[in-house]
Amino acid sequence: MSPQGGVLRWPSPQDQGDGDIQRFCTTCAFGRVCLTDGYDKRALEDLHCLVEHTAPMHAGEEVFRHGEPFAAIYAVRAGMVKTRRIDEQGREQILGFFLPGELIGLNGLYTARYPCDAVALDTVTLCRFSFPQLSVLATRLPGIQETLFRLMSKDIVNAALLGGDYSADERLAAFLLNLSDRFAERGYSATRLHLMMPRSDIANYLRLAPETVSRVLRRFQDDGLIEVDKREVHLRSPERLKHLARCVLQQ
Amino acid sequence: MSPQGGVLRWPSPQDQGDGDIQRFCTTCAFGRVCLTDGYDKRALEDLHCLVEHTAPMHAGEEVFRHGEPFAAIYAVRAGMVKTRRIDEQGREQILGFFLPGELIGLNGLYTARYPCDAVALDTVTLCRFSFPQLSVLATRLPGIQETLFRLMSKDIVNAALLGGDYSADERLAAFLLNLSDRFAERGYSATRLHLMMPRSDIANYLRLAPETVSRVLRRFQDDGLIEVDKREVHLRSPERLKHLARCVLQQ
DNA sequence: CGAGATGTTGAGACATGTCAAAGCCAGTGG
DNA sequence: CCACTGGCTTTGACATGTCTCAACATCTCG
Repeated sequence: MSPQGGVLRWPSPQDQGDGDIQRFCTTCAFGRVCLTDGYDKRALEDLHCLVEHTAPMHAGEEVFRHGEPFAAIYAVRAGMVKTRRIDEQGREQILGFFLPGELIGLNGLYTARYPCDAVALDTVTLCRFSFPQLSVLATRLPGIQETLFRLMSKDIVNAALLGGDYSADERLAAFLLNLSDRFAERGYSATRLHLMMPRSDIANYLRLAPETVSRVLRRFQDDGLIEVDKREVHLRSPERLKHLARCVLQQ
Repeated sequence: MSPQGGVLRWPSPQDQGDGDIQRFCTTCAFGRVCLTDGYDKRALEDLHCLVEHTAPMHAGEEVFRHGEPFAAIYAVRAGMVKTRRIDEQGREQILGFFLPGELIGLNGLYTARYPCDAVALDTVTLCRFSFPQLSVLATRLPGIQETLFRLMSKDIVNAALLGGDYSADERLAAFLLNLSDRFAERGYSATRLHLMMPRSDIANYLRLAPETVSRVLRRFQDDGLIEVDKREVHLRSPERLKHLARCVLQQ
């Protein structure tokens, strides 16, 4: 999973050729499609042509909005994105946070409209994949089809996890460990996390009150599990956190 | 959506040719693939050959178990199936109930193992689709690929709904209306529901205590929203139920 | 009829939410 | 540099929805 030189990667018209982009593609959800040999070269080129790099978006800007026709899925290249649903009474419900390499928008397929908003949490750049083109390509390139199937399957499993009925402690421990794993996969520290989002977003995502998140973090700190400074969290005892979260994480 | 004579349907070695099977295929999640013209006839025949009808299973028997290698997805033909996860502490978490025509097992793709058990709630028969064969076929028959994409996308959206933080009233109202819709699609009454599952399963699915389900049903009855007799529920005021559930159902 | 599920009801406990106030920090403008 | 503003976070006191526990009612089926 670590960045390696010399492997195949996604070129694109805007590609500056710097190492940063190369590292991105090796950790992207689609990366393995490109990095695997043995596929039809022409189809692969088609995939590369199909990707559009978007201009940077700033915190608060929307990648897509609830109700818009579903036209494309996006891979985060840099920054962090949250997806949210606003219900009838105007209450926000956060569905997920997405790191570089992760894919958003697949849930729009079912109704052919996006069922949620996607909002940049800081400065964000994206790869845009036109879905009609991508699905045509998927019929020619089995690796893409399989990747899409697997990613959607993963989303189903993830969504079910949050649906379980767990205590505030279990939820928060699982949240921290999940972020830790995902940061680690991307080459960041697994024990020193920077939470980009406000407490209120974490709380909302976990279906808790912001005050509860604050209190649980404090208790975790008092118990020596973590150290919190503003939005920096240091996991002092991942093992004990794992034990707390074992039911949620299912292992 | 109503059963019609004379349309294409899925034949199979075990097919007895009675009207029941014909009705099934028109409401099956995959039905539209077969009922639509214009596809490659050979591929269509392949799809038909790929389906296996399973022998009837009895209440409590397992279609697949958590941890088993993912090999196939199943469409329910008759009866009702529940899927559940057992966590580290042995607590059951019900993920869904599945009616005839609905598909189970797609969530096994991600890890190549089923992440949950599927259990028959009464006498159940199924169509089994070998997934490796199906995905090969999907590259040849775009309709199948699209259907699979859409079904998985639907599962993501559904899973997210239950994840929201809603009151017991909202959850139960949404549950009843959801069942009502799904029964209606299958030609059953939309207002007189037969709940196949015990209260404890409903409660577990909605992340409530069985006692809470019991109490809310009683209150709904006292308020004239429904009439409950054992596992028979008569929706007396679907409108008021919809109003209660509007946030969950997002419309 | 009796035994074991399943379902209902009540009383009390508890986790989490709500409300209100105060602290903290970053940025702005004087 | 300071005071001010506004967002975010923390903390405390209190309210409440849902759970837990226990008893009882009901149904199913041998």
